[in-house]
Amino acid sequence: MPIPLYQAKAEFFRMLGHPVRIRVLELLQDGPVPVRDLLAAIDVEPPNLSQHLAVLRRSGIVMSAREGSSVVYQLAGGDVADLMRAARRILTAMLTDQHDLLEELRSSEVGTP
Amino acid sequence: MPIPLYQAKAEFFRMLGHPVRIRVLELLQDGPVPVRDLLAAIDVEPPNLSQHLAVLRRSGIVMSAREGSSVVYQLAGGDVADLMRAARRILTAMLTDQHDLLEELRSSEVGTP
DNA sequence: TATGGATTTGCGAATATTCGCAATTGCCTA
DNA sequence: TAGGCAATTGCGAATATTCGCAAATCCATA
Repeated sequence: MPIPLYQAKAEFFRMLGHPVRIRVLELLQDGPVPVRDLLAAIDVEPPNLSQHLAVLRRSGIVMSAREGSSVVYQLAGGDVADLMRAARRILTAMLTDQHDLLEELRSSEVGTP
Repeated sequence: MPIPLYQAKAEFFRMLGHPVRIRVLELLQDGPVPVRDLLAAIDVEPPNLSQHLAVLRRSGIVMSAREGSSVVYQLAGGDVADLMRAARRILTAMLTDQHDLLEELRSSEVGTP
């Protein structure tokens, strides 16, 4: 009785659905990064980052390893960059489609109807 | 003052983070589908499906059009199939990495520690 | 214009996420 | 071994999602 695939997919995407977690994955893209550096880059309190890292760890998309007094995170496998590219393509297409609406919204901002 | 990209990405992934919405997107992959058929395929109450469709609509990933007495949904643009493929690749890699742990879990199920 | 099927909307309850603060753990070094 | 920095964990409050039910809309057609 395996978990339905669409449910696994949904959990996977939900795991990605937070700005801090996105930034972490992007930062890990070029190789392992210590927590200290993530903290310096992301503007989030240590406990909060730690919780987001735990979410990523539990999902299996990242691994952590102790190195001396600090902890280093890295992507666990799979090509996250590919996923981000695909997402970027769709986002771009969506924003393009909405471009006209966006213009309209922007121009109506002045008058406050 | 545009919305930070990582926030847009996070919202995008969160929008994908529900089994019903995943199934809808998969069903729309081969072309427009009327709500009636989505309802027949997904095992969800009409109001609930409608709310999920509204989420997809608001995000801009799908479009709806009235056709006589029924409503037809379709992908708004971008290559959703690509995204799903990328997600599948990563999921597969993740599950492979976790395979050993999975085995361990399964074998420990009997004893109930 | 009245009836009916298809879809959506409004809203309240149940559930899940997120975040900050305090406390804890792990490791290095004086 | 005591003290300190790094990272994690526990927990409660604030917030956001999800879902079912009742009510409203929109069309077609009698």
